[in-house]
Order: sequence, then C-alpha cells, then structure tokens
Amino acid sequence: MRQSHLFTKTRKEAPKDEVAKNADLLIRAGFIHKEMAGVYSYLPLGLRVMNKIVGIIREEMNAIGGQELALTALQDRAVWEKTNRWSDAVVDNWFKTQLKNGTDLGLGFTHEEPLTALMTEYIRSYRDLPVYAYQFQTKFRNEARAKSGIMRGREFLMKDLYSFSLDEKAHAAFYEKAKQAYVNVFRRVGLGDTTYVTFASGGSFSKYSHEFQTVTAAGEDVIYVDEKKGIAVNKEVMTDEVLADLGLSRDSLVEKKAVEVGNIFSLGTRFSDALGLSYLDETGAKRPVVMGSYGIGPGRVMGTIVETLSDEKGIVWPESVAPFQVHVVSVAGKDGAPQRAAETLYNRLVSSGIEVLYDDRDLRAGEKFADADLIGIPLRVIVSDKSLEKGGYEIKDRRTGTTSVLAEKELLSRLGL
RNA sequence: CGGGCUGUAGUAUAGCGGUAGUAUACGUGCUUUGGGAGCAUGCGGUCUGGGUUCGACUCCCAGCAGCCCGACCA
Repeated sequence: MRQSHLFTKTRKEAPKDEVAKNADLLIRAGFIHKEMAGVYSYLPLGLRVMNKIVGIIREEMNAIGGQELALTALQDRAVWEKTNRWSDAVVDNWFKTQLKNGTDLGLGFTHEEPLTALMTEYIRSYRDLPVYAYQFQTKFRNEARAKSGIMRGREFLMKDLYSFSLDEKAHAAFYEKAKQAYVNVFRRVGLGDTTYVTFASGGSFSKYSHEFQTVTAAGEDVIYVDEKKGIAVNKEVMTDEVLADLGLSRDSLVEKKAVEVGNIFSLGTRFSDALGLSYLDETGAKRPVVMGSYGIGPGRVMGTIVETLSDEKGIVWPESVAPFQVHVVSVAGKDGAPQRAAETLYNRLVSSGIEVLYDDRDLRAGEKFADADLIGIPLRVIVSDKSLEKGGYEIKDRRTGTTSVLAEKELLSRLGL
C-alpha cells in the first residue's frame, strides 16, 4: 500500500472529547473514526488490525473443533421470553426495535438463546454431540455510559463460542481445552505477559467462571494476582473461603487494575432446559445438553494492546497484529536515488507477499518518521542517501528504537525470503 | 439512570451585548528536504429552536450532542 494513497491521514491534535489513550492514539493515527459516544467505525488501518486479531482467534477456535457460523443480529422476542431475558427489568441494556406491523425485535447483545433454539432443530441424538459453534458478530449493548474508547462501546464485534456437550464430564474436558486456546490467543496477540487467568463469579451452574484479565491502569476491574502461580482472583469473589479453595494466600497476592479481554463460563442446562434442547442417549433416555459459552471482544483486545504497548510517540503493534509487516520510508535525496531504490524494494516485497506500507509521500523526513512512530508498524525500512551510501537499508525497530544497516540480501532473509 | 461540566472553521483553541481571531489542516506559487520547515496568497466557523434586546456567538429557557464522577456491565 502506497501511503500517498492510504485513506486516512494522521493528525497532530488529540481529539478533545477522548480521554482514553486507546481512542486518542487510534483516532490520531487514522485507525478508527468516532461516530457517536461508544460507537466507532474501523478505517482501513484499523480493519487490518482487527482482521489479524480475528484471524488468530479463528485459528485457535478451529484448533479445538470450533465450527464458524453467523447468526443474526435481529432477535425474536419470543425466544428471549423463554429464558426470562427479554424484560428490561432483567436486562437493562437491550436495544429494541419493531417491525412495521408492531412486532418487537431486539438487537442481540449475546447469542445463547437464538443458538440454543437453533440447535433444537439439529440435535436429537447423542450421536449429534458435541457441537462447538462460534461466530464473529456485532453485538449491541445500550450502555448507560460509554467510556474507555473502544474498550467499552455500544456496538462492538465479539467472538462468541458456545459448546454443546453430552454431560458435565465432557463439558469440563472441553472447557479446559477452551481455556488453553484462550491462553494461546492472548499470547499470540502480544498480551501474554500481562494477561492472567482470573477466577470470577460462576453463576448458578459452576463454582467459578474464568476471565482473562490484562493488567492495565485503563482497566475497570480490580484483580488480585499471584504472580508465581500466574493466576488471579477477581475482587468480586475475593473471600477467605475462595482463597482457601484455590490454595492461594492473601500474602502472595498483589492488587492490580485490569481489563477483561475474555471470559469463559459454564452454563449447565439453564438454556437447554428453558429452550428444550435435549437428546436421546444410548438407552433411549432423554437428557439435557450441557452448555458453555466463551467470549472475546477483538475490539477490546485491540484497545488493550494500544493501552499497554504504546509509548509517548504512538502505537507499538506486535508483529502478529500489525496492519502491515514492514513500513518502507523513503527520504528525499540527490537525483531521486532513494525514491527509485525504495520503489524497487517496495515492488520486490509486495510481489513476494509481504504486507508493506510504503511512505512514498513528498514530505520531509521528520514528518514521515513522526507518522511512522504514531502508526506503529514494528519494522521500519528507511531508504535514503545515507543508507544507500552504507550499502543498503536502515532498519529501525519501532519498539526498541534500535537501528542497523542491512544489505538487501540480509533484509530479505530477515523477512523470510 | 443520578450529579457536574461543555458545545466557536476539517481538527485544536481565543474572544466579545455592536462586522469572530489564532494555530493546524486544505488549495496555489516559490524556497526547503534525517525527527512534525519557511515566505506569500487563498478557502473555510459561532449545535438547534424559542425568549430578552435597537442589536445575541455572547444573557435566559428548552432540546440535541459530547465529556467527567458515580451506579450498571447478567
């Protein structure tokens, strides 16, 4: 992608109505656009990052047997009444609307009900189980107060997987696999060192649920971390009884603010009972399906990466989610030699399948560097008279700031070519 | 949802009861080219509706929108 053609430009001024660092940087760097409070559009750069995150999650979900589908955002009132979750007195953040004929509809804030109802048409026998279905879907939640930029919006993408298992034992085995898949996801997106499996309230069907909490001052949750064991407890369930149960000691816990980037929990038979999802076992006996649900908000992950990995100059993307792998920056020089060399390099890399953002704009070097820092692509290749005299390209690591000069061959080999 | 604050150009900000200013961005020309360059010139604005007033961007009321604190986040 030539930066001269890239839709969206950086801006110097911070938006006046954003306090959250994630929204400030993402707007200034041109990744997102704010439509209204708590509602953000994803622009080309932002969508690239979002798609990288989605891709990683998809791989991990497929690896544990997940099958991707796409349910509807429009929801049938009747289905939700069966689980007593239609009433505004029970669920206060519904967005509701109507058909022309007056029929009530809701805009989905989660999908246990419709998917469970759907499964009743396909699950009849123990032979039909288990099923692990997931989707990436826009959820709508009418939050009383939007805040924290893209970390807590009214409309946001969510990966939600629902497991349908034969019994508690089969469910528990899958639950552990899902937990490990989540650990993999957060490691791969660059949040592994700061994300803790956190024990949280389990609801009526299990003792605990597990949250994946990333430590950051921008978080809204308070967790107690046992750094040696690498696990944490949410403040909401922090009691002596729980600590004893988990084998944790108050002395080894450190209080931290954190953001919930993922959450998995067991649902038991709450939804299958309410919606009539059952199967016949080998003996012909009717038994309820045991369910679990597993969520990750890719947008929140993106915001959390910005919150935790950016520096005073801008965003620092991990390689795995960066909008481009390489940022080629040409610096104007004698007779246009650097520009010609940069063009050649750009074409060479693109034809080899490398994702390159090429800053071909006719601007001063300082402005290009400042933009590059703000956008945050991890590997920068500067092509200038200076670098050409030294026999190659100047490589700058966005995270560490270290530079080195590499000959073309070395650069290509570093990129796996 | 309770409390508070704020709406001025694409963006960020001054100011005043009497023709709205600056920076940046954008257009044009020239110079410049390794950390957000300079000169010249041009384009562009008072959230909406009422009220007070000879006159309202300014004061008052309502609406709408945004932000902050709290509650909420199943």
